[in-house]
Amino acid sequence: MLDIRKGAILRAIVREFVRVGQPVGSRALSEKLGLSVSAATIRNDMALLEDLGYIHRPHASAGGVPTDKGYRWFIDNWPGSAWPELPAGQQRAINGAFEHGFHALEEALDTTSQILSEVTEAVAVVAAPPSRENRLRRLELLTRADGRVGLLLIADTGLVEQGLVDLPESKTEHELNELGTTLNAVLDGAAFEDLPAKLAADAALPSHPYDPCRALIADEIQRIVTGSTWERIYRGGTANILTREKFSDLETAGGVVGVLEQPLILAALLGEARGAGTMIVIIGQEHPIRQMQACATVLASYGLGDQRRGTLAVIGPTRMDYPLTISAVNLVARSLSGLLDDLAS
Amino acid sequence: MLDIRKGAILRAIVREFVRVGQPVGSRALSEKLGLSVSAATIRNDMALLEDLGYIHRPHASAGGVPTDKGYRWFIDNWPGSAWPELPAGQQRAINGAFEHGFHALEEALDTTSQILSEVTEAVAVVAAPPSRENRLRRLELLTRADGRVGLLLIADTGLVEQGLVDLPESKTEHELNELGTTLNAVLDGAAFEDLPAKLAADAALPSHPYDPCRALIADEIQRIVTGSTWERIYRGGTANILTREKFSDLETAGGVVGVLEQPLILAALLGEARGAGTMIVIIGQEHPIRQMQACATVLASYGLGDQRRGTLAVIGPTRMDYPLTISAVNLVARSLSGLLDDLAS
DNA sequence: TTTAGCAGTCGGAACGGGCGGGTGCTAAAT
DNA sequence: ATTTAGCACCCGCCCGTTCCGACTGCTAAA
Repeated sequence: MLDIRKGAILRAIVREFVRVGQPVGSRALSEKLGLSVSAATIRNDMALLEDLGYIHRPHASAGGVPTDKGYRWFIDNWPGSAWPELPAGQQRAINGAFEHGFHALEEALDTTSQILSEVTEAVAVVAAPPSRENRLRRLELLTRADGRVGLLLIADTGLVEQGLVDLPESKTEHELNELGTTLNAVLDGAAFEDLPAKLAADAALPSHPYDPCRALIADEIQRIVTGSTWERIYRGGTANILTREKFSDLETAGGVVGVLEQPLILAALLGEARGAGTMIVIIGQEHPIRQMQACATVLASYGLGDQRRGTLAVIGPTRMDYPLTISAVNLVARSLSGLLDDLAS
Repeated sequence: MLDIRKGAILRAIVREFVRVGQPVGSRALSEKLGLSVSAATIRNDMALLEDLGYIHRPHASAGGVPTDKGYRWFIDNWPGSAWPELPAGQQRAINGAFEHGFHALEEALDTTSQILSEVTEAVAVVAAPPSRENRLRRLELLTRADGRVGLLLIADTGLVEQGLVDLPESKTEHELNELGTTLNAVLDGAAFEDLPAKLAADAALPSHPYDPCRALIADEIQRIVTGSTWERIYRGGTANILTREKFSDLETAGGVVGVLEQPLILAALLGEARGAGTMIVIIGQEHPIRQMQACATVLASYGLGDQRRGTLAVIGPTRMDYPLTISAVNLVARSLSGLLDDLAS
């Protein structure tokens, strides 16, 4: 546990370094900042902070820059019980985007990722709730000119999954409609992931003879709901990694962008936030993926109840404005939850 | 018009500079490359090429690097009538991706952009055919728990557009179904952009009294098909801009990524390729957008017939392997057209 | 018209000194 | 015992210099 003054110094170092991006020295600390002690005293404390691993010196006679551990302390020992309110401007920006009113989930998530990236000046990533947890609102069967049948699973959130079935015998539009109606009756309101089981249970009823069409359709539904290759992920502000020049070199920036491009890796990363009810902050070395160890990630989940939660993240340099970012992520997560509620009703 | 030898020299300079990224001097040209003339001769020719603006020297005593005009000549004066075949490896990669078989358009376009970016080691951008040119396969009306009505426009390519209507009077599911059936009868097979007109024409029939529900639905359809804010654009390989280190500094790379992030700008850019039946190559300064003048862009369109064409582009450094890129874009455009044909049948 | 040879030029790496910010230590002050 | 002032020192950064190598432009001969 840190001394009160040492804590104040470490906090000041973090804040100042985040602001200017330069190692901060003892003089600057004693003069410009509110610490009314002399530079020499601060030097002593800084030596200790360095021994404890909270700050690091780029070279022997340089100011201190916070280590990952330093940032970690900064966050874990935030004074007061709550994170500060988001500045009015940013708050307006976010609320404004949500008041606009969305007509589809993907539009909402896309806009969200953009607005979040603008507010935080970092990269924002938003993952939709996993498709398999969506509830079915309607199943549609479409006749096609080539004889195949288009299959649509429409969720209550507005998500639409598509499939294609090659039926052995051609059906009339009327027959298909009828089949659709019965299937809808069986499946209505079920979670996507439960659809195969429900279909199987229904097919096993003694009153139902084996129907190859339904079996094929069941197969396709199975494929759709297990095909998790396609988690929907929305990104915003990728350019911030480069233009905000907090990232120094092309090498690391490229690594980060590379990871951001791989939906699977990203999905796994975002998945971590689903269980934990609260917000997660991953700083530098704490991150399991090497390329991301130059970054800090702020993760949160949003959504309907305990299941059906999506996640969102802001990825920026370790040298980010943590309070601001955390507050922004918080607000956006709350707003998104509300929106989802509205869309699904 | 360039001398045969001067042409050969310019071509050699382009190829060599693309390969190594360093100004290429007269000695290297005469020794390593197949030109059986002495360095001095080449020097003379290079002086001329410089006067004509085909090459440029970074400083007084340096080798030559192709100017945009040089690349332009390289492409416009390609010997032989056709671009070379794509190397077998890349060809397999592309064909492999398409053999896989896609179940939905967006999956196909996403995969396409990825594979294209891998093959060309650049950024690939694929734009779906404009939504308004899609043909309606089915219109769906969905009841919702909160009384509003979900509206789905399903295109023959599998594209689904969504809307939300707030009807004044609540309808039973049965009534909605009936309304849906009549609307489908009126609108079946029409292009999205023609839907409002068709609805208006139908509503004007003397046999039809004014129906506020249909009017509201018509409004929403109008909104959907004109809301072009949401052209679907798929990107792949953004990281290549950074990692392939052909781009030197963060500044320009950031500019390019920034442009890539703005769907509207990108859509406008891609739109240019729609009219022209053939491929378009935009090199450096030729590009209207300043940030992109560090890049070269290879554009082509694909699709069904004259209308309903999507576009795709590869964006890389001006120092790109043009023959390879052009061939790859060509092949992918052909494959995509075939796929679209298949999906829409 | 092409080639060989040579002087000239320029950029980039390597080197070195001066500058300034910042430390660590010591000794005095509280 | 803790804090402060003073001072010597350290080290990265900037800037000018030099050296080296690569390539050109020119001239004269083939």
